[in-house]
Amino acid sequence: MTNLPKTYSPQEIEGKWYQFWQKKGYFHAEATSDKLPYAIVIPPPNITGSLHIGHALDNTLQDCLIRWRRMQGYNALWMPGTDHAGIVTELIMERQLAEEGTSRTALGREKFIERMWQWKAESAGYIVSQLQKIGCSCDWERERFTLDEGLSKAVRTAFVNLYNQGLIYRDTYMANWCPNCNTVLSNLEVEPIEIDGNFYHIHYPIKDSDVVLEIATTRPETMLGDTAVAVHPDDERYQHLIGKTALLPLCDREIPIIADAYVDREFGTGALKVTPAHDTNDYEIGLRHNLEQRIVFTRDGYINENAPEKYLGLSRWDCRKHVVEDLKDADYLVKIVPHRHAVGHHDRCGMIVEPTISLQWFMNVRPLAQRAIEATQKGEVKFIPERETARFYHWMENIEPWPISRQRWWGHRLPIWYCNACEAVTAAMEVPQQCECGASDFRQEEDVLDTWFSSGLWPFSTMGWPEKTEELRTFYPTSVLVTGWDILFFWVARMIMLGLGCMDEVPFRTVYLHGLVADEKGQKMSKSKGNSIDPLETIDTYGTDAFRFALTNASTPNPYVPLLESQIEAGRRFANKIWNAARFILMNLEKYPVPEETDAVETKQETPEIAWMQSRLSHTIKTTTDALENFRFHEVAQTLYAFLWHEFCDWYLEFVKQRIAQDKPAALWVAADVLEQTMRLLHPLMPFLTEEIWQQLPHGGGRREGSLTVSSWPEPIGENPKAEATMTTLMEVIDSIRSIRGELNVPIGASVEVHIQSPNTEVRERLETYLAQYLPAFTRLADITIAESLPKPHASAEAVIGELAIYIPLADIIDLEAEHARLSKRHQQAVKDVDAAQKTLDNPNFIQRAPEKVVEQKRAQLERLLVEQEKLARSLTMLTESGSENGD
RNA sequence: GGGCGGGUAGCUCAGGUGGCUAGAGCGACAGCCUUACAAGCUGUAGGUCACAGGUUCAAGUCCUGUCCCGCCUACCA
Repeated sequence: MTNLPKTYSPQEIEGKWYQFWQKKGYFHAEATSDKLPYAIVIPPPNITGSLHIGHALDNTLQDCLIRWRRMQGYNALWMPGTDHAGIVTELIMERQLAEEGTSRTALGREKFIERMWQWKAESAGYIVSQLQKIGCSCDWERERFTLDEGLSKAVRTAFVNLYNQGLIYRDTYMANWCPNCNTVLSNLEVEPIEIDGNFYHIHYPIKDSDVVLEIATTRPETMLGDTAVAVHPDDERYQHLIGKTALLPLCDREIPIIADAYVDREFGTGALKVTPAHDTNDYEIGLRHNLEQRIVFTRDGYINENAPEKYLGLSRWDCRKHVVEDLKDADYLVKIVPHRHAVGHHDRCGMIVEPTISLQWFMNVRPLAQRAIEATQKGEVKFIPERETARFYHWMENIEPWPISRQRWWGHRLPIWYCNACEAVTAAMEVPQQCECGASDFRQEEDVLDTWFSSGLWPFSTMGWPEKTEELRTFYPTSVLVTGWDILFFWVARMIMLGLGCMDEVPFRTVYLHGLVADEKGQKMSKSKGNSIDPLETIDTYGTDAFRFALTNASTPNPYVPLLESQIEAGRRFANKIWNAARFILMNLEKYPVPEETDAVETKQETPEIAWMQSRLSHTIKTTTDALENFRFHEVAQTLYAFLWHEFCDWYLEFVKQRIAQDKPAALWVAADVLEQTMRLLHPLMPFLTEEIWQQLPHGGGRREGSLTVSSWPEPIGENPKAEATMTTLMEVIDSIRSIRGELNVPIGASVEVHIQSPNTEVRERLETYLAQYLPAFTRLADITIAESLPKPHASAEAVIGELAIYIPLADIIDLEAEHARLSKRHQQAVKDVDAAQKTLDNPNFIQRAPEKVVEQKRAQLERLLVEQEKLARSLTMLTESGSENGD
């Protein structure tokens, strides 16, 4: 006796199956296999902690693709690993250290790195176990880490190659600087945030005159570093001042008034204070006019000795207060106007960045960006959704040099060596033996690389590059990259560029950029906002499969995909529904085992419900496969949900009950077969539940393979329109009878008689053959009469389906008023529909111009509607008459 | 300033190249513990598809404009 519990309990089976799959090695892909390769590299999660909702979505979708392709017979590789994640990880460690009462600097570089590795050893395993918990079928034997030996070698190789090509260089340049993290940042790491600030209008006196020039600034403290005032060359207001000298308030310095077309005459006062050392645009102006770059901030954001002594050591904000006070006191301050504007913040620590001039390593990405654009135009890479292509082009076309050095410790140290004797620079894999100057004493560059440099190599560094490995030959370029659109520039673009630069080939053929998980208000879920769903809690409550189903079901093509608790709940109910359907089938198979050595499909009799079910399954296989091919995960989930619940459970299993009652088990065997195939279709979305059920189901004469994971993807056997038409009629009749019973409140226990009239012989035959067999399961009936024409029995309820009419005599229980209301509602609808169809057909242009097929459909529709309308009208009249009779 | 996405049922969303009577889940209402499932079953209600024009035989779908919402991007100090 099958002893399955009534309720599905995910906790009891999930761990079991994951271990089973792992032990059997199903997730491992051999580079030497002669199957067609299909490869995905995981976006390596940071080692910083726990799996968040974004990972859950991203990895569920990847797992769906990998499992599906594996079942299709591909040599499917999902390459896993983790990212050292540079600055973020350091920041978290620094917080830990602070709690311990120490600090990064107190520890020193070596000790700090040691601590980081210790921590990595613990936390990387944690994130991996979480990926396993959501069912990821990664090839764990191949797990990589961006800082491990092989990948570090790849990083050094890439760096040296690019250096030798002249694409990596050192330069003194203005770049974003984080005073908190003490490092330079790329533009991407700076997040502009709108804040409420002020416009400070300040008078700059003109030397040797009574005239003052009014400038406006949002950052008055930077005036300590001003080395000019700029106006537009054609600005008539200021023509007479160009070439004159202004006296910089508070500083006792003289600065020139210059003309530069950059200045916007309309904005502010049309006069711009120029601080070449602390503003990106001013820096450019400074270069054009050969202005002094006067640095007045220290690297950690305090006033230095280049400013008047009284401000020395103040923070940027304190200095602003003092400067404004002093300007006011000295009568230079004209006014303060509130002004909302965007200020750059470091995306990792939140500190306001300070544009700063420093000596940094840069990568000239333009040539590679150009190649990336061309490769994309040639179709070597495809973006899905397509709209992302435009974003990609726009970014690539306007790309700027990438500052790749970071003044941090956790990461790949640049393979740059300085000769201690002559300061000559060498890029090399190892310490050079000897310098050209004859010395042999070198020191390595202290800086580490931007963490995205190593992630940019991920698709080939994980496969053993720079060695010419079998993996690279087989799996590169990979098939598809799956990630959120928010890291298109950070990561995807760089992988494409570096792939072209190092491998001379794009790293993947397709980029699928999914939406970001949002809450019910459309706000992106994030820990900092506190609106996030915790994947692990969710899994504990609802089960992994329910969660995965909800994620795929929510995954529409939109940039933000709201995930509601109720959707996860729906996933759980779905899992439970499937569980119980399986339970029903398994319980009945005990009484009616599938005959040994025989294919269940072959033992079937061609009853309409079996033919219908197989037709619907075929359709479902086709739709599901098509949706997966096009990354329409939402459609996959919807299709399987609707099929399994509303066609398989609601209808087919009810037919099966009837057949069992008739001692005809073929329909049951087909149910087992259909469920088996559907478990295969659903496996990519809900791997655990489907495996559990699949293992228990008979597999058509012992065709069982070791696991659903490595079974085959179902093939459609073709649809059967005739069977579908037959069943549609039957189901419509059943629906109508149920509807009448429901709306007229016919008591549950009351058996009713049904009279059906139809002029169509074929329809009558179908109904006569099958209706009696099916109906009892769906609605309680005493007797059925089917005839070509029938008088409507007295005091009966009626339903009309085209030319077919259903009468249910309800003499004792009918509520004539209710029936009248019911019929007139349907009549009104029919009139409306007839009018609309009539109007279309009355239009001669429609007949002339619309395709034949559409016109035919419309005619048929109208005909059917007219019959319905007439019948309903007649019945209404009769009802009114009999009503008055009854009223006697 | 430019660009992109969105506005469809009370809520969250589907509606590839225009063509049956615009769908789902959740929620609501009514009735059912029907022997797989009350995490269930049956029935019902609920939409001028943001607004205004246009193209078309035909528009939720295509075009133009307007209004909201969100995002990306830009050197407006």
